[in-house]
Amino acid sequence: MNNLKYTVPKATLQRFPVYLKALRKLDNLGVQRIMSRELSEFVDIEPTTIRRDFSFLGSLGKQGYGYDVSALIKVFDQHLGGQFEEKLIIVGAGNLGRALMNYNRWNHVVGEIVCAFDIEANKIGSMYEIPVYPLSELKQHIPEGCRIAILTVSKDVQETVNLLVDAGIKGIVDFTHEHIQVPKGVKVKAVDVVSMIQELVFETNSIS
Amino acid sequence: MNNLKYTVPKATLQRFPVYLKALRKLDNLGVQRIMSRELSEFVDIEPTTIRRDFSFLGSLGKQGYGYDVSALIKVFDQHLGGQFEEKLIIVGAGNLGRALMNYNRWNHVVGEIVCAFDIEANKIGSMYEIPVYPLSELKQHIPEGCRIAILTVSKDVQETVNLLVDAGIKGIVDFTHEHIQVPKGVKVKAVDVVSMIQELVFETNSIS
DNA sequence: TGAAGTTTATTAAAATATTCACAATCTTAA
DNA sequence: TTAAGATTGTGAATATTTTAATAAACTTCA
Repeated sequence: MNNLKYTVPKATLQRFPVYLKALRKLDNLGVQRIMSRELSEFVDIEPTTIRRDFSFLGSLGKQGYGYDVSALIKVFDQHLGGQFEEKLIIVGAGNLGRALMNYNRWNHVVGEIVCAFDIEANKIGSMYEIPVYPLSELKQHIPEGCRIAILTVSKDVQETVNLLVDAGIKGIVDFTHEHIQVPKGVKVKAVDVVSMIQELVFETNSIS
Repeated sequence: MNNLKYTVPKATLQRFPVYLKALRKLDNLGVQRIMSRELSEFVDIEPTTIRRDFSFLGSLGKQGYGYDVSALIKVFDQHLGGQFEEKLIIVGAGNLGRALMNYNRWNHVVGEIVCAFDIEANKIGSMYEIPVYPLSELKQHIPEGCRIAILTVSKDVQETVNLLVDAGIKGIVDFTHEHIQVPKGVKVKAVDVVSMIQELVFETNSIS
């Protein structure tokens, strides 16, 4: 696996999860085959863009027929890490961290949340069956092979990031409000509701 | 305001919130002026890209000097809707919805969360000083001029979206796990942790 | 079985986005 | 006040991404 013919464009990479999500929904609805034109209306991406995107993962469709939904899902799962069973950690066991622990769709999608960390002593313990350790014991408790952390702390953000990078984390899903810096080789995906609203406001304004 | 010289490229639009966030941090650190080269290291975007991006909002810098941080922040605030005092609503008062209500950075950044809605009767009431109404009373209680909704429901997702669109919502920050469909003219920003992790996994794999 | 009708995969063209390179213009320090 | 030094803003060049166009190949129904 992971022997992609050529490098996949960044733009395409960002659309893969959108496709996967849509395909899962279609699968649930009982749809067994789909054509790029149909899928296009569903995800609001041009059919030709969809076909090109898919082509980076191989020749997944059949002429005159379309794509087999469940086969597509399998391929995407494979390439998007579905089989990797990523070991994830949550850093910050506040409101948001707890809400995320309570998400029940983690397993068998990308992996599982193994444990969480927090500075504040009164949050240490176990929540929703996920153990919460003191941040000071990060290196002791971080799961073997753990590469991705979900960051929901609200204080000492950059310091915490440094600790994570030090512990070998390669990807951070960043829920903080602050701007964080990481060395080359570490990826950050910022989840900032405020920023998203700003984008929405700006786009809405630009249109009218 | 909002009389931009030309249309701002989509790619640039997505970077604006990144700049604003970084500039706020710099401002807090007491930095009063900054050059594109310095800012570049901070946000990991090429200096020339930064300058071009800024140029869409006007001639904000001075040759041989750089940019005035607080002046920049003002301009961005203006264009990113900081002055609009958006009226926001949260739809879905579950774990995540509550966590978002508890965020304390809303005010004077893009606007305020005026109220929330939920289907389940036992969640109706008031949380963190934000009133929660039954979804059936959406049209009664939706604030005047409200354009943006934050969606955190876990059931009947598409049905809820339809209600929102019907009520005049133009932008949705989507925290659900499902794929949603909206008519042209309505924008969706999906916040999907699972998708983000998938992107991270994929990127990390692509590199090695 | 074969011909008509579809739809993919892909080459080529168009549109977007990024980066280069440098003139214009500001700062700063003597 | 002026000259040296620095950095912006922007045409031009490059790179990337999207879209158009179509040949190849599959399905389906008579």
